Formats: sequence, structure tokens, C-alpha cells
Amino acid sequence: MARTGRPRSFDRDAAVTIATHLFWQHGYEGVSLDQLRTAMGGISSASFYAAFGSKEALYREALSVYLATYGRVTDALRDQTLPPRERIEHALRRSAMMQTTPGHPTGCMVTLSATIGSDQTTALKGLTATERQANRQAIVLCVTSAIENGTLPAEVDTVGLAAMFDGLLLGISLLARDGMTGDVLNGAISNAMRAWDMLAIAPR
Amino acid sequence: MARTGRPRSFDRDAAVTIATHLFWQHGYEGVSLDQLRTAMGGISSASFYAAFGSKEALYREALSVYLATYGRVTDALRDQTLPPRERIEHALRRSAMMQTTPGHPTGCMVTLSATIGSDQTTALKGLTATERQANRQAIVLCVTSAIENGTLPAEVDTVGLAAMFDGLLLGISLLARDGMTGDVLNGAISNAMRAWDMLAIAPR
DNA sequence: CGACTTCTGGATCGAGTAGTTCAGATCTCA
DNA sequence: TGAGATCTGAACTACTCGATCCAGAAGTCG
Repeated sequence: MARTGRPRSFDRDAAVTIATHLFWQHGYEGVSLDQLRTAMGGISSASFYAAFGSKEALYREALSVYLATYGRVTDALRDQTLPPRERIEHALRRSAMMQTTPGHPTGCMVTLSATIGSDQTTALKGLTATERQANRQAIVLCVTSAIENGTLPAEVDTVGLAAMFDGLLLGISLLARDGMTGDVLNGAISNAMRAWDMLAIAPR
Repeated sequence: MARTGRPRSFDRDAAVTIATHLFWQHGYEGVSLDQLRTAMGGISSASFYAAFGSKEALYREALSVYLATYGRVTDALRDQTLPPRERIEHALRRSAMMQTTPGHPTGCMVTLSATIGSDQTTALKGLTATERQANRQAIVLCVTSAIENGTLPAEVDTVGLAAMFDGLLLGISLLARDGMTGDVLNGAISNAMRAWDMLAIAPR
């Protein structure tokens, strides 16, 4: 992008990745500029602001990176090549696996990094809330699709069943933060899927 | 308690309640001394420290108050007068109801107020983590009790089934924060209980 | 009353916060 | 080579953070 002028002395993409992990681990307000700059290799305040604009702008960029990488685990919810039940199960299992894999913070950045905090972060809370809302709607759509294609009976409490999976998806972040392993989370998911199977018309 | 000396100019218990609500809403690091003192009626910094010692000490006190009041909704998990299944269901439904009742913040203070944040709050994170761990063990105990009394077969994945209810219990806090109503949460709980009923030996 | 105890108003502290400024270094390109 | 663009090091700003200090107010008790 930059064609002329003194070249940047650090890898911007790597720095954003570092920021992503820090915000993911500690939340937006739990990370200081000092922490970010130090983790980025001790870059100066001027370099930081020249490269990223502000702490909030960096967070937005870090969240985008997260959504485009780790966050893709919930894409299964919108995968039309899968039956509705499998969309939900795959999203849950991939989330559980990703959120307990070493090499990055546990839990989900969308769920944890900007949910509680001071009133000054209302805008960022809205950002992550929008993402959670999108998953919520996708889960509801899985249930309604299953009713439409005859997998689930029409009398099913769509909102309630969807909220159960949604609640578990969100809860997995907290379980992962509390140190639960991927195996345990997978066991939880297996049991949650029973609630679907009990309602299903065709035996599985 | 104080017998002689100048009397306190504010209601200490009421102030702790105010602090409880603030920490509950914004988390430990999301509330400033200024906010606390202002909400307490504009008391001075000296009054604050004379009464509470420190921000951290006040948080610990606020958490105790929470556990002794709102937090009692999960006591059902240890109510030996209830069958194991009902212990879990009652705890879930009472939590959902409490966490969506107007007049105080939504969600659960134990789950939300000291989970993410900077490294300086490790001690407080441990405080709430201990409480979550206690609920976790109580849920596991409900499942093992049900196996022992013959309600559930011995082959049940104890840890997985317990983790499902645990995950939902934690997830309810996030759903409540995202604006889900008590009715929706109750629907989610009804569906989660189906997972238990599908495993149960005696039909319900 | 006077000694004693406790709390308050107000100023203040040092550390930490996000962010700015600017001279000079380092590059591209004509 | 030199003009123009971009980035960096270092000092610095304005503000907020949690916490402290002290003189004096306001109570109890002998």
C-alpha cells in the first residue's frame, strides 16, 4: 500500500494478530496501549497511532480478523449444503474445538471481549452484539427449516429450541474460560442434540 | 457497631447495594471510584475509604451480598428435598427468572462481573470462578445421584450431561444480557430438560 | 465540661490512561 | 541528486485512576 517514504519497522499484520489475541484474552478495556505496544515489539506511541489510528480502531480491525479466521467456525450455521440439524451440531462442535485449542485464548472473542464494561464502550458492545444476533437468527432459521422440510413437527417451540442451542453456544465460551476441555464440551453438545432428536419425526 | 464518634452521614448497607448493582452491570474494572461515590450520594473519597477500605474490598463485600440474595436462585442445586432432575430444573428456571427481572442488572454477577479483564484482577476472577465451580460440582452430583437412585442409567455420560446444563446456566447470563426475555429462556430450559428425559429410565 | 472516638471536606498524590507533537531518519521517484 | 512522502524516537499533554492526608466537625462517654 505505502509506496514511498520510510518503511514501517514492524509487521503490521502480525501486530494486528497480537492485538487480536490480547483483546480476545482480556477484553477491550482490559488491554492498555502500553501492553499492546510492548507485545508488538516495543513500538513507539507515534508508530502505533500512525499505523492504527486509535485503540478503538485497532479493536475493530482485530475483531474483523477474528471473524475472518477463528470466527468462521460458526459458518456451518449458514451452510445450505448441510441438513438443519447438522448445521447446528457442526457449529457447536467446531466452536468447542476452536475455543479449547492451545495457541490462542480460550472462549470466543465475540462473546467475551466486549460484553461487559464501562458505558464508554457501548459502540463496541454493539459490534459484538450484532454478531451474536446474526448467529441467533441463523439458529432459528435452522429450526424453522427443519419444520418446513418435515424433520421437526410444526408444534415445536422454535424460539425455545433455538435459544437452548444459542445459550449453549454462548455458554461454551465461559466453560472454555473455566478450563473445560474440548472432550467435555463435545459431551455437552452430544447431550444437547438429544433434545432435537427427541422432537424429530424421522428416527436417527 | 460504631459506638462513639461522629456518625456516618450515609447508609452503608444501601451503599453496598448500589455498589453491587454497579459491579453487576459493568464488571469490577468497568466501574470507577468516581462512579461509585457519586451513585452513593456524592460521598467523599475519605468517607469511601473509611467505610470500605478499598475498591477491591467493596467488590468482595458486594459479591457476598449478591450471593446471599439474588445468587440464592441456584441453591436448588443442593436442595436434598428435591429429586435430582428437579434440582437442576428449578435452579435453571429461577436463574432465568431472576436474571430477567427488572429492577437490577440482567444476567448473573458471578458469571459476568469478574470473568474477563486485565491481569490485575486475577484474585477476583478466582473468587467468582470458585462459585461457578461449586455450581458445576453440584450439577454433576445431581446426575450421579440420579444414576444411583435408578432414574438415569449407569451408562450416562455424567460429565457431558452435567456440562450441558452448566453451559446453559452460564449461557443464560449472556442471553439475558442480549435482551432475551424470561419466557424465551424458560423455553430453552424446557428443551434442555428433554435431553435428561430422553435418557431417563422411568417415563415422565 | 472535656477527653476521646469516628467521620467528613477538600486538597493532593503518584501512577497510569489514551493520544499528540515534532525534529529527524529513511525510503521512492523524477 | 534532491524533492516529497512516510515512519520513528522521545518528550509531552491532559486526564483519569485508586488511594492518602489532615484539619476540623460531630458524635459518645466519664
